[in-house]
Amino acid sequence: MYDFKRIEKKWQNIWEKNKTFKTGTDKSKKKFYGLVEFPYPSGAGMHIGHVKAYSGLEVISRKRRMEGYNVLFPIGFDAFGLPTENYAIKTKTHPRKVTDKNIEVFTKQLKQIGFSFDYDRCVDTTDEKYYKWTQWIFLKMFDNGLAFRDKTLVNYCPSCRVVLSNEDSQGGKCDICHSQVIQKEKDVWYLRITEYADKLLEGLKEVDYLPNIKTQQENWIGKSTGAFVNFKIKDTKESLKVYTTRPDTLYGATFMVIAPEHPLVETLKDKITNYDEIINYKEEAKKKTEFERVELQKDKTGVEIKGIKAIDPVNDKEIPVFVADYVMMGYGTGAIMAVPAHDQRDYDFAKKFGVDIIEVIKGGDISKEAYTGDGEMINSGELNGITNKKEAILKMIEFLQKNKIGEKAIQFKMKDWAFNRQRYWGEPIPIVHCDHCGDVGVPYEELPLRLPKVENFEVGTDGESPLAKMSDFVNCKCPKCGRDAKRETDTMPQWAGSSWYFLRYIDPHNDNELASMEELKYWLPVDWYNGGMEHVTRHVIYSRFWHHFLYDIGVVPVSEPYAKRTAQGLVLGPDGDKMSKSKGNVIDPLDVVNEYGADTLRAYILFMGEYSLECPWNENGIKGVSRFLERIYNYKDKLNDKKGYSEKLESIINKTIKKVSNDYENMKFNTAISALMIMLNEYDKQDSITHEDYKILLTLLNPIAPHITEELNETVLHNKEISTFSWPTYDESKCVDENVQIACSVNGKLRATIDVSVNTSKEELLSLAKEQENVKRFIEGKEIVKEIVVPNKIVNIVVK
RNA sequence: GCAAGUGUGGCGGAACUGGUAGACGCAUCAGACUCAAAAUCUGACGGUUAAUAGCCUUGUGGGUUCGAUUCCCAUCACUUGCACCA
Repeated sequence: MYDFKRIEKKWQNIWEKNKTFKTGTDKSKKKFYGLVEFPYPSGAGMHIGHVKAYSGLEVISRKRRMEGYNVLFPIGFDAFGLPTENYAIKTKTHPRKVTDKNIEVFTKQLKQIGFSFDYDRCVDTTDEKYYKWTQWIFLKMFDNGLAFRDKTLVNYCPSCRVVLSNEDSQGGKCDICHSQVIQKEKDVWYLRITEYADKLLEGLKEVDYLPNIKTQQENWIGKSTGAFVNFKIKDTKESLKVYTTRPDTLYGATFMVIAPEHPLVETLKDKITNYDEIINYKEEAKKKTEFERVELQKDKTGVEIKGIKAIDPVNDKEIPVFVADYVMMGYGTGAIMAVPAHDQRDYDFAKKFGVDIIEVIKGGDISKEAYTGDGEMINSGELNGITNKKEAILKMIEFLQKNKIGEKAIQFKMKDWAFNRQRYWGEPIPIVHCDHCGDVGVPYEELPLRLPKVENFEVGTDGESPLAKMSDFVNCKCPKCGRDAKRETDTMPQWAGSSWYFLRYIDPHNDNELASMEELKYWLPVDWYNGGMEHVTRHVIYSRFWHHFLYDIGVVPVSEPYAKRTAQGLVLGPDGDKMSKSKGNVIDPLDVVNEYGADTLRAYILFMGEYSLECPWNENGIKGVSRFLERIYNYKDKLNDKKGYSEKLESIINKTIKKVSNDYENMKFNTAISALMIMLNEYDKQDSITHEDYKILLTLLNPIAPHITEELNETVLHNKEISTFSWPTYDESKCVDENVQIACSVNGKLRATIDVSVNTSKEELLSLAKEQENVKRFIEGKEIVKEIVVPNKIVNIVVK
C-alpha cells in the first residue's frame, strides 16, 4: 500500500513552494485560458460535484502546460448571497467573517485535492476592490440607458422579503426558502437584456458550445417572427393589437382573449355590460402568480366581455372578446387572436365556452382536436389553395401591410432582468435618489460604494433592505445639484458578481481599471469554460450580455467571452438519487481523500462514466481505480535497464498515447483511463519493462493522478518533475496492428472469425472465409446472391 | 404543452464515418498462495444450452440495408430546462 497521505502532502507543498502552476507571463507563447464556474463558499465545504466540475479542465490544463502553453487556470469565490447572510443572522456573526472563514476552508480543500489553480489570482466578489468594478459596470449600464427603474407587478417572497426574478421563482416558489411567491407592485431595477437579445442569438453562431447548450440558450431567448394585427372594436374608436406567429390562420380567428390587466377593460368600461364580473375576475387573477396562471392548463378560466365585439380585419366578421388569465400582459401585446381549429389551447377554450371553430387548413379532423400540421388553405379568401405554410404567412403579412391593418414583427421570449434585492449581503446599487434630479449615479471616483459595517443586518419587517435603516448611509447629497438626497438601499443579485469575474482573473490586482486592455487582448476569449447545465440559461446568458455591453463601450476586445462551453453531469448519490442532506446520501470528497487519497478520488470521478452525463456514486467502483494506482506503484520492482520502449510494447504504447490524448480533448476521461488500464495489463504480461515504458504511463496518467505519478517519477526514475515534461507524441505508423480479426458472416449472421495480416486482399479474404467449416455449413447447396468484403473488417456472404 | 437529453448484462459503463454488442472496471463463482482470513495472482462470467453447434438479446413496435446500439417512423419510461409565449 502506497502512503498517499505522505506523498500527496509532499507534492502539494512542493507545488505551493515553487509556484509550479503560476500563470505564465511570456506573451510570445501561445495561451490557454481554462475556466471553471467559481464556487459559492458555503459553510458545508466542498461538495463532490465541485470535484467533478473542476477535474475536467484540471486535466486539460495540466496537459496544456506540457504542450507548451501559457495556462491561465484560476479559481475564485462567488461569495455574496443569501445562504451566508441567513447563516450570519442565525449565528449572529458578520457575513464578512463567515465568508472569510469559508473561503479559507475551501481553498485548503481545493489544495488537498491537488487542483493546479493559480491561487495567487483568487478573486472574491465580496472584496470591495472587486465589487468596485461590479458597481462601475452597473453605472456604465445606467449611463447607457440599460439600467432603469420601473413600478411593476413582481414576484415577491413574503418570507425572504425579497423581490425575485422569474428565473428565481420557478414553480411559484422562492428559490431559496421555497415558500409561496406572491404578486406585488414594487419599484424594480431592470437591466435591459432584451436590447441584446439579437446579439446574444447571433453570437451563438461564432462559438463552440455543446449543441444542447446552444439550443437551450436559443429557446430561452426565443426569437419568433410573426405579425402585429389590429382588430377594431365594433362601434368604438378603439382597436386591439395582437401579436401572432400564425397570421396565415387569420380567417380562422373566432374570438379574442385579453389579459385581465389589459387597459382596454378600463377604456371601454362604459360599454361593457358585465364590468363587475370582469373586475372580479381580474382580482382573482391578481392572487395567482404567473406560474399558477400558466400551470392550470387543464381547466381554462375566462369571462366573456359582454357588450363589445371585435372585427376580424380580413373578413369583417364580428367575434367575441374574452378575458382570461392564461394571457399575460408581459408577453406580446397582452391580447391574442384565437384560432381554435389550429391551436389546441384555443380549441379547448372554444369547446368550453361554445365558440365557433372554423377550419382553414385541411388535413386534420377538427371535430376531435385542433390540427397544427401543414395542409391546403381553405375558407381563407385569397390564401385558398396555398399548401406551404411559409408562403401563406408571407402572403398574409404582405396583405396586412398593404391594407395597413398589420405589420411584420419580431418578438423575443426573454424578459428584462430584475436586478435589485432587499438584502444586506450584496453589492450596493450606486444610485442616489434626488427630488430634483431624479435617479443620479454615484460619481465614478467615489466607487466603491462600500457596504456599511453594521452590527444588525437583519431584514426589517417592512421588506426593505437593511441598509434602509442606516441613516448615515441613506442620507447624502445629490452628486448633481448638491441638495439633500437619499441613496438607493437595495443591493444587486448574486448573478452580478459572477457576470464578469473571468475578466478579473486576467488582471486581478489592477486598481485603475477592471483589467488592462493589454492583458485582456492576450487572454480573451476564455478558451474553454466548463460548468453545470443548470447555469446555461441564467449565468451564462447574463454574463454574455454584460460582456457584449463591455465590448460595445470598448472595455473588452472581443464580443463573445467564451469560445467553448461544456457541461459536466451530476454526481448522484449511491442510491441513484440527487445527493441531498435530507436523503442522507451525500458523499464528502474529503472523506474519500482521507480513505483512498486525492489521486484515487480524481481518477474515480473521471472513470465512473461519461463526463457530461449524470452518474451514481459507487463505493465499490472506487476500489477498482484504487487497485489500478496501487498496481502502478508496485511496478518499481519490475524495471530493467534496457533503453527505449520494449519492442513488444511499442504498438500498445503508441496507440495508448494517441487514444489518451484524443480522449482528454473530448472529455472522454473514462475511456482514457480504461486505455491506460489496458496498457498496464499489457505491461503485466512482460517479465520486465523499461524505464521509458514506465515513464510514458506515468506521464499520460499525470494530469489525472499528479501526486503518485510525480512521486514515482522522482523516486524510481530519478527524473525532474513530470510537470516540466513535454506531452508525449506518437508514431502513427506504429499504431496499426499487424494482424486483424475478420468477421465472417452469412446473411449478416456471424459464423466464424479469421486471423489475417492487415490489408489482406478482398479476394483472399473471401476465399479464406469460404474455407471456414462453419461458413461452409451455411452456404453449402445454396445460391450465393451477393458477396460483401470490407477489408480489415468483415466478409458477408448472402445466400438464398 | 414545447424543447433538449437518456434508455445496452447483477451494477457503472464501452462500441470509430452502419461492419465480431458487452471494452475497462465492480460484484459474483472457481482455483492458487495461506493453519486460516484479508490482500494478491489465475480462470469463468448476457440469457438459454451437454455443447468451443444453434437460438434469443442494446426500452417497445415497425422500416431502410447484405448488415442497425448506430439511420428513419411510431410508441413507452425517466431526467433536465422553459412554459397557456400567441
